[in-house]
Amino acid sequence: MMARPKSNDKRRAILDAATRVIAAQGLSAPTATLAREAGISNGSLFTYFATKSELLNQLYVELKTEMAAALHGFPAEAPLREQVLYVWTNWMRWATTHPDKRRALALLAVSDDITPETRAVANRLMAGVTGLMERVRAGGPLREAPMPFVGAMLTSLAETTMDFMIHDPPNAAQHCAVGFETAWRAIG
Amino acid sequence: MMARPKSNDKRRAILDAATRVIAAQGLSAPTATLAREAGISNGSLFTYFATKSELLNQLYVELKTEMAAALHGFPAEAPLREQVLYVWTNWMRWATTHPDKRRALALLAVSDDITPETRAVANRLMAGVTGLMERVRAGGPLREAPMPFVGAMLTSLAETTMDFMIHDPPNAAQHCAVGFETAWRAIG
Amino acid sequence: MMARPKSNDKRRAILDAATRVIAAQGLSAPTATLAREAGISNGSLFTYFATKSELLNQLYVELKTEMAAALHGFPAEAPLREQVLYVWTNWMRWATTHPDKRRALALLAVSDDITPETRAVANRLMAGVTGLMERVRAGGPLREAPMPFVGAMLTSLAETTMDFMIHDPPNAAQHCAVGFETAWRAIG
Amino acid sequence: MMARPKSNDKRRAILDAATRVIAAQGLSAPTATLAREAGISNGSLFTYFATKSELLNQLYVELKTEMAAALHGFPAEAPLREQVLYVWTNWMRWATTHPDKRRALALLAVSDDITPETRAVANRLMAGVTGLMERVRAGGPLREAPMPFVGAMLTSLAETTMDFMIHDPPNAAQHCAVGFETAWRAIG
DNA sequence: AATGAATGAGAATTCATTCAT
DNA sequence: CATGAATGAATTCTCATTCAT
Repeated sequence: MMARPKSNDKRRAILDAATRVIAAQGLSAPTATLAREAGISNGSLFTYFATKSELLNQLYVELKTEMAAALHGFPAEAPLREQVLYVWTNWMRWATTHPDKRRALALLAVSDDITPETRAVANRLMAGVTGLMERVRAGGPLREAPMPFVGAMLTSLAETTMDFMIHDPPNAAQHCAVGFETAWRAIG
Repeated sequence: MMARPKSNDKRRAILDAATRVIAAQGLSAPTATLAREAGISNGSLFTYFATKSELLNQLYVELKTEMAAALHGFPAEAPLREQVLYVWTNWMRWATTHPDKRRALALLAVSDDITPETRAVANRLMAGVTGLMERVRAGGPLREAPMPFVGAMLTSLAETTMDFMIHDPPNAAQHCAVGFETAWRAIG
Repeated sequence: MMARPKSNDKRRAILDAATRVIAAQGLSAPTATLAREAGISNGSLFTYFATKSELLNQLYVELKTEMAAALHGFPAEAPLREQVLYVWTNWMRWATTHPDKRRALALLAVSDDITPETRAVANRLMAGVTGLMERVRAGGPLREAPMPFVGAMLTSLAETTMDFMIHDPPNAAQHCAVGFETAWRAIG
Repeated sequence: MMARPKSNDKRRAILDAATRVIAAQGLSAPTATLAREAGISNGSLFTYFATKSELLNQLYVELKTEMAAALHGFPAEAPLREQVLYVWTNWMRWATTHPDKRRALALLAVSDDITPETRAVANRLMAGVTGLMERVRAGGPLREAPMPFVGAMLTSLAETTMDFMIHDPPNAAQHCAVGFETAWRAIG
């Protein structure tokens, strides 16, 4: 009758468990482990996600959604640099506050299991930020470059900065600031 | 008394096959597939590499060695910018000329199978370039930042640029140039 | 909520199959053969026994338990010789009635897969008989010898007698009786 | 041209290595290990023994031959008890002096690889002792029992005694003596 | 729906034996 | 003959997915 089974709680539990387990063990973690960690039976997992691959795709979207949410709400009136700084800071905060989610997301991003459709959906989630980036690009040195290129360059600098913040917490604030300045020089 | 000496050709064949297969199917490609692709039997693979993990570690070093070789030979007298441009260009050329190697290397770089020892060895291969980067950093805006951070930022921009070059060959030259300018602004 | 409960029948089927197959082919019999013989799939065997080694250990305990059960119930009031004769006779009867179990048990007893813990458990099963042996020893020529030595000597005579009974059924009763007299002379 | 290849030294080296390795690792020790331990190449092993099974069979005969040699030379004039004691003592000495050989022999004795033909050959080696045993039997309580039965009973007591001597060296002499008295009571 | 046992197609290795050198 | 690489069948164990309860 219903495509979506009843308990959304369980769906969440599975996705949360998957985030934790994948962060710790990688994408090859057995579905049985995910189920156990979620407190359900291994069979039940497949009433919520038809295949492991589908679970991964949905998790990718969920995590990206959450991450995107953390970036939005930037002050549209402020100078561009302020806006980007706001996004950058929130991004870094989200990543360092949720290192498991960050790691799972990074693993998923390079997985062959993630379909092009899923990637398209995920990208759309960043639309708001993409709009901001668009404005940044238009007024900066990369105004001739294609938008995806600019976005990817920024993202790669952000990811790298996150890694340093996560692995070197004492200097996290420092890394965050330097990372931003670097990124701003690159594309701002 | 040498019987059939352990053929270097065969070792190469395995590593080459692994590069291809891993680029296409990922690190979880069965050893049997690697063997078949290398034109040897199942069991023979293990006379050349005791475990799959060892094969991956050696492949990582091989690929990194090759990549590093492609970057070196930059003109030590020229202005720093020239030197970096030289490295950048060669790097991009190597990556776009050998997309399989590039992809395999990228997958290996994030694999849990690669040991810290192997990573240390691989890093030492880049010593020459690291020296150049050191000089760049010292004279640029990142002079206060730790060297690994600067290296990682540059690398991430390079990787991103490569991806665009590989997936959009018509504009490869363009991407290459824009990527370099962006990187130079960021850290030069 | 019990789904398919882990069937005790199936566990038994595996152990029985293992007994038969091991008696016929030795301890190196493939797990796949045990599974086939038990009428289950390859993989199912491992839901009942995590490893082949664990299966062997449990089988050892099962067989020893059964054997020990066959020995007990000797008449505590009767003269020692009567009691021992009772044990001896039951022992021989069990062995000749279940030659597969006997052979499997003999193979397991000398296997490196059987852990010290398992051996300890198995020995405890013979406690009642050991008590009897203790009384026999105390009143006989071996009263100065350590108990394990006496037990081992008796066991070895019993094992030998069994072999003859099994391989020469027509004279089994004869072997049984002569074996007992010999053993009683040795330690009674 | 020649059934037997040249170097008897190598044959010996292989058999000696096999004794050591099998004592330590069991009969499933790889032929490659035996070869390495013997200081030859794995391929060479098969010019001396066509199959692993043949190697095991020959080793069994060799060890049994050596053991039999250690038992012989008993004083034919002395009283039977003296003669048996002589045999028993030499047997124990050989076993405790060469625990590897003893263990390898014990493992081989229960192996399925040993053919009936080999067993027949091995038994013939004990002919001298068997003759002595025959005389013992004829004058003792087992005069009605078949000779193989008597021999097996004695052997089992001897094996058990050896085990205790080997695993409890401080009391080896004690075990040896008690074992003999027990055996003599049983069959003398 | 939920459960967890059942399934069976792999996966990485191992190893006796063969064969090119 | 010696060598040791080559072979490929065999082995234990894993895991996504299905299905009986």
